Amino acid sequence: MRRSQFFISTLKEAPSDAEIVSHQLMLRAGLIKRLAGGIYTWMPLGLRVLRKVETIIREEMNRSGAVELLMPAVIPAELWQETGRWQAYGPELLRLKDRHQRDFVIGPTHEEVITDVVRREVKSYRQLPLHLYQIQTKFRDEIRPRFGVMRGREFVMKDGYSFHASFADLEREYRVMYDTYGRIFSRLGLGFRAVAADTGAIGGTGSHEFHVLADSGEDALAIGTGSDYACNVELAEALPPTEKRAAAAQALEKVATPQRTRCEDVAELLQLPLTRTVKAIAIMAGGEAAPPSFVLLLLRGDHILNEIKTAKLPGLEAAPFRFATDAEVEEFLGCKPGYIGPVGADRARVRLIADRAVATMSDFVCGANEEGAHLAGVNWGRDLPEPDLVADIRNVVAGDPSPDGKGTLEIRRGIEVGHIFQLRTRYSEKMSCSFLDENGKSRVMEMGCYGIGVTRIVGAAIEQGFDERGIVFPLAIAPFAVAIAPMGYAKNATVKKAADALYEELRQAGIDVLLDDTSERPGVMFADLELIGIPHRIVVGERGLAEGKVEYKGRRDAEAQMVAAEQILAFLRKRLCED
RNA sequence: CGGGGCGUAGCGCAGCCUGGUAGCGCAUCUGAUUUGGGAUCAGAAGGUCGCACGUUCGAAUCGUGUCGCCCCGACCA
Repeated sequence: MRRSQFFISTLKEAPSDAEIVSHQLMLRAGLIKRLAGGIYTWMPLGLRVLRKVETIIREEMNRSGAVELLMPAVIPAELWQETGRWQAYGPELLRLKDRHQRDFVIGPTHEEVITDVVRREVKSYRQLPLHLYQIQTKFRDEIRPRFGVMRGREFVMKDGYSFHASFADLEREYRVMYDTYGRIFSRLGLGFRAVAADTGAIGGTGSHEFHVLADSGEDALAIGTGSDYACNVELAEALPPTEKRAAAAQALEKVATPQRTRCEDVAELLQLPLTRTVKAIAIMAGGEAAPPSFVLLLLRGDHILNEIKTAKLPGLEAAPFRFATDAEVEEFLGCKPGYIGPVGADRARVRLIADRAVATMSDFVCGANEEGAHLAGVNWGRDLPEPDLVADIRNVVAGDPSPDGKGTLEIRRGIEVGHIFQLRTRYSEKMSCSFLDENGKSRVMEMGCYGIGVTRIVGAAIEQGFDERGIVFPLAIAPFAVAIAPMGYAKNATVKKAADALYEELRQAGIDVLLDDTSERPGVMFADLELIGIPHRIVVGERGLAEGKVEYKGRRDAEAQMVAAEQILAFLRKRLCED
């Protein structure tokens, strides 16, 4: 591609509303342009990157035996009503009416459509298994779109759905996809981890997320140092402490703590480590239907509540809980928030759930249920009855023992770029997607689904590859593999001839090359080529040509090197293979 | 959904407090000189100051409303 015939528009300064580096660089490099919140145009340069990502995904999906199709983005509401998701999905689902006032949705995901396709087309076990996928634009009306293409409302997704005659066959395909995803992200040149996303009934194999590791990631991951254990912090188990509860050594004592409502403040006042304090979080369980019950959750002062694990506890799993209002706290504990605690609570009305760590604490500090006061030297059994339930309700922290018993955990941040999931019969049952087995008996199909955030991958790749000059793309997804930067293209006939000849030579060799024939000043040219992240650069100048040489510089190299002009193709081929 | 902030040229910003002909840098266009790391000089084009209503002789500036965008919070006991 000749730059004069292409379209590249770069910026020196990033728009001020771009927060993270990938968003800033994508705007500066002119990969995307914002049209509305979370909605972007992919400019020609960005589209080249996106297409390369798609191509790798497509090649590996096809290689795994999946078959591509393309479903509509606009879906009749009936299908969504059939599975109940018309009601359940909430405001993220963009709904619209056609001219006949019929309801439609813009598809945020396509389980309903694919299941409808398959139930009409597939009747026999002989047609199974079947794995269909598409690469398509989705729309989710996110509460808060941000970070450019990382959390856009409109985005491109690869979504695949597999159909099976048995659970065992679903498990087989799931493993195939697990490996396929690993190959895809490796080929894309990304540093990633597959993490368990569900430890539920299916025994820990039911769902995996694929995360690109980056400090700006929105998800916290618990990663084992002594094994390949990896789990989303949302689900990672905090093991019970190994040490037993120590015997009470201190007397119960009320201490004045005016204006000290947070554990940090109380610990500071009493000159105690935060780990000796207990915080109480008041929630209302049972949802809005029945009269909700009051529950006090107890956590060590330095720990953080894990709402996902908490919501699965006995008595809380039926309906979503919510945090209690100030008035409810006063009603049940007779005290303002900030000084509440478990001691003296009316246990007929207040259910106590203690984190495993709290259950083994002794001589701890907690709110006194009296404004401006806390209790110190508190001990289970002596000062208050044992908790109604001891459970794992906190987020794991770095240094916690790994749940698999090997080593400890570290916390890394990740960007979720892929998710594989065993749907089982969740959709096939509701939509009567069935087949006749070998015995002529009708059975419901087992389903799996497999997603990759195609547009998000571009942002994630930049989060992993950038420096002070701009983007450092992996070769596999760079908009161009090689750039030729002639010095004085318009003025110097020798340079022009050499640059044109080299351009043709590389093109003939099948190398994806950009010739910067704009005659910009060298500094401008170099700055642009570095900003947009082209991995390899060749400078053709009069000085080098006089010695029969051109200059080569890799995007990550500190120094350029001179290469004989007649050897540059072989030299580049070698470089391109190394990447 | 709650809190905060911001809307002035393609991008980054000043002007607003104290109302009086809309500015700066980058980018763009013309010409000249430059040409191996974001050139220099001279000239030019580009904005109904988000939108609406109000106050006023007069509004980018003051008031009310509205729309959009961004950030933070939703872990608070």
